[in-house]
Amino acid sequence: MSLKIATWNINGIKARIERLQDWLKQAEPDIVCLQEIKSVDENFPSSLFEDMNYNVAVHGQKSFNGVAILSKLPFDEVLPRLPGDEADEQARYLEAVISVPSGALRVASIYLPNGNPVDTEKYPYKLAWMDRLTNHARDLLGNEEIVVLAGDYNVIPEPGDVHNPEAWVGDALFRPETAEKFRSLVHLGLIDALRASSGEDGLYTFWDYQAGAWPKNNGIRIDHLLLSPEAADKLVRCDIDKHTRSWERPSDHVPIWIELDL
DNA sequence: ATGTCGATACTTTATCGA
Repeated sequence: MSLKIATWNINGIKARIERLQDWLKQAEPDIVCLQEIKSVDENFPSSLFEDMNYNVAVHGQKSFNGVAILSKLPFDEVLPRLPGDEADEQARYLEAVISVPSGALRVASIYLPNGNPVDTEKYPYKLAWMDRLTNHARDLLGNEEIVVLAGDYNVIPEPGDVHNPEAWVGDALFRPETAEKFRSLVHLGLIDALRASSGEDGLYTFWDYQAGAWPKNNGIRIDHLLLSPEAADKLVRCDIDKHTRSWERPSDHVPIWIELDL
């Protein structure tokens, strides 16, 4: 069984309903992790996606953040919130377990904190959130399952993942401490799906709305699918749906997806 | 040189977050 699993920060479900539906029809993903839905659960248009034969799991929040998962296959389990801080109210993590022929597939939709400006409480919150994610990933890897941690990590892993590195020096997405924590996560034994399929530089998933970033290809790679070894063994392909950035009223992010042979 | 977008509220413009 071949499964296509995608992640896309849509920057507001209300503003992106039509774009998302168009892309679903065109790309036909089996599982989609969405970030920045910027909607409470009750206002998420689940029925539109149910009509397209998706099961829908939502962990929303008013105005900001919010994550969701759409899946053609039913959910065995749905787990909102990243463990490690009961006081954290921000809707940035949703995990689902789905039965596949080779066993259980665990998929997470991640919206890692941006962390800017770095001289505010936002940056330590980001770093602490990354520590929590690393701790949780360590637990998951111990179960030797097929795990896909997909989402907007707000992390530029390497200088080759940014068009103009000088412009990002000091930014929360590119600070050495940020890259170091991302490496600690990956070094638990996760595989960056895009890097497993291409060593090419200049593959981006985000272009800012400002200053003509898209026509200048002034992009960054911050949306990632990190795979457990059991998932990486099944990896067939990883690609970026860059064309969606040139659509009318686009998200500033584009979908990135993998195909797994399960 | 500048350049944007989406959601919200004591709304028709300002503010915040990205």
